[in-house]
Amino acid sequence: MAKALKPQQMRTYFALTEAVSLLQYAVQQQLRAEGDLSYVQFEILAILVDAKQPLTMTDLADGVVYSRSGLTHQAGLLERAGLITRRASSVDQRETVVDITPAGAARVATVLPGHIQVVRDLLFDTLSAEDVRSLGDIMSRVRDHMRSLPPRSATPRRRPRPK
Amino acid sequence: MAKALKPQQMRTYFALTEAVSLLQYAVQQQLRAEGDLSYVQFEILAILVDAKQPLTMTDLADGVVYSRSGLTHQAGLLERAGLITRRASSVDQRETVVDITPAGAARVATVLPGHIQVVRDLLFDTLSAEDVRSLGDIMSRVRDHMRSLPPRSATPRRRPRPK
DNA sequence: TATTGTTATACTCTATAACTATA
DNA sequence: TATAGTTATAGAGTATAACAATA
Repeated sequence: MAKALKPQQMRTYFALTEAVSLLQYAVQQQLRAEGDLSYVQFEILAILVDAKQPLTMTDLADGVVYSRSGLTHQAGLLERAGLITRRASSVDQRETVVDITPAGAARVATVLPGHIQVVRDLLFDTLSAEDVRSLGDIMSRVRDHMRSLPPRSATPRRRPRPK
Repeated sequence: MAKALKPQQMRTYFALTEAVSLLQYAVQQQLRAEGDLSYVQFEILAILVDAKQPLTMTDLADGVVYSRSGLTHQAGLLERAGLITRRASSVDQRETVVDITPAGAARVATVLPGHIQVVRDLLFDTLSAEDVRSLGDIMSRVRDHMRSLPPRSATPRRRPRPK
């Protein structure tokens, strides 16, 4: 159980987290400025557009790391803004079926070009095709590894509290 | 001005953002569970430990992407918790000099092993030395590029509003 | 006047727990 | 009993604007 990361690992960890933080910050600014959307709200809309069909709240929660109540809250905001609709499922009355409205799809279409522009300017402008492939390979592997580990809810990291 | 990203770019962008989100989430859980610290609070303490000397609020704000008032708020929390001290600078009375306390250093020491463990388990476990080097090179380049672009505060992304 | 930092305030995000309704 | 989702509530984070003090 080594106590430190190797210098190369430190360098990589810091570069990764700082670069992604800056990217996230820029993307959030753009989404708010051009579409009055938080990133989570954009994600919800984008998932619905991508699915090309209505989804249940549970489906959506799987795509966004989120508590159910948080998702309910965001869905409420989006519904009030006229960007999605919610209705009870006809097959299982417990489920809520969420669909995107034309206004919701239009909102995504409004912000998407700017979103892409930010990602291109900040992330891809300095990367070669080989870099893109390599980065994609590495991060896909990391993502799959992380997904395979804990069921996301349990934080089994037990400890008697430091004091 | 192309309107879409290439499939390879999409794949890379999604893998990058999702993997880092999962990593950030896990790190935040660990810091809260083992040290009752938010990530920003941990960053502030870690910067002070690393600096090995007191820093001004402005110095700290440069290390953390943050509004001054947000930093003041967090510094107030850390001060109340006895993890840092604040006093007026003797050379320039406008400046506030922030120093870490023994308790603050101890708190960092408490959470650091778990932090490192999370990063190792989630990020580095699946990466070869070559992957680490490659990822570090790429993200360092991206980070430097992003830093060189906007002065961080101005969001010069002007537009006549979509509607 | 410009700079450093704080205060007051308000809003958003997020989660926990209790709850309803359906299966 | 278990599952899907909502509601109520509360706490944490963040930012803007006004402010005070110093340079």
